[in-house]
Amino acid sequence: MDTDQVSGRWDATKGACPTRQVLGRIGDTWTMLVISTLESRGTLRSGELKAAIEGITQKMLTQTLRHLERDGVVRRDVVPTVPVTVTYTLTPLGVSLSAAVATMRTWAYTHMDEIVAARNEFDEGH
Amino acid sequence: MDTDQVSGRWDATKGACPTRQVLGRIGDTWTMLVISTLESRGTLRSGELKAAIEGITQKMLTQTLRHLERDGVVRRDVVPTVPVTVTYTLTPLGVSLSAAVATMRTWAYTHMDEIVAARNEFDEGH
DNA sequence: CAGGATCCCATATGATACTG
DNA sequence: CAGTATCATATGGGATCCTG
Repeated sequence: MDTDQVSGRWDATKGACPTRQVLGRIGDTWTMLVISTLESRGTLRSGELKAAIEGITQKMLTQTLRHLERDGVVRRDVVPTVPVTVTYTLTPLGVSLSAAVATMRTWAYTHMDEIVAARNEFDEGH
Repeated sequence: MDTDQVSGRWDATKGACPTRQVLGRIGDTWTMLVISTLESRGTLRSGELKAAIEGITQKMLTQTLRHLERDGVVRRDVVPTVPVTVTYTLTPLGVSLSAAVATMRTWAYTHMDEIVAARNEFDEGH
């Protein structure tokens, strides 16, 4: 089995199927939110992103942005003002990804009612 | 802020925006894999699912299936044979979701190369 | 202001053994 | 075979303080 030798935990970003690596990243709690925010509001500064994404902490925001930057989904620009200004922008790759994410969001909106209904029914019977 | 009072941890399945609830569920490590498997192979028994999804444990499979069943994405059928036979099938809601998931998978396949290239470049410079 | 460094806990998840 | 219960552990993520 493809488990991490040290932790014994299965790493969703590994595995033979390359798709999993990407899906694992997308599955991160904040990734979709950051991408969606940058998609709808364009280039943003770190502070603006933090304010726009309810509940995200500085740590998680930075971490998520680093991942996305590494994957070539987000571009980080530093303007040497005082204090320094840092902005984040979706790359072309990021834009194409945001389209896929939008599909998921749309699906979610469209079917929320059905899901809520199903949950209520399920919770009743059990 | 919308944090869990006890754990202090932010719950991605809560929050005002209903979309997050769904995205949070989709973001689970195994959810997409289970949905994709059921989509491509049709109705399956528990054991078949476990064999098809490399790396999943009995526990995680059951847990994921329960979530999906609750959300009305998967239907669980029990045939009272001895020993009991349990099968899982995507509901119409699940089928529509699998389409959205397929979009993500397609995107992942299409852009894997770019992502890998971006990672290599990023890792070099830093 | 951007973000790095710490400390710390709850939870996610693996492993294993058990029940009907 | 399907599923549950239990134990152990690493990781995710919050809260804070610190620096250029």
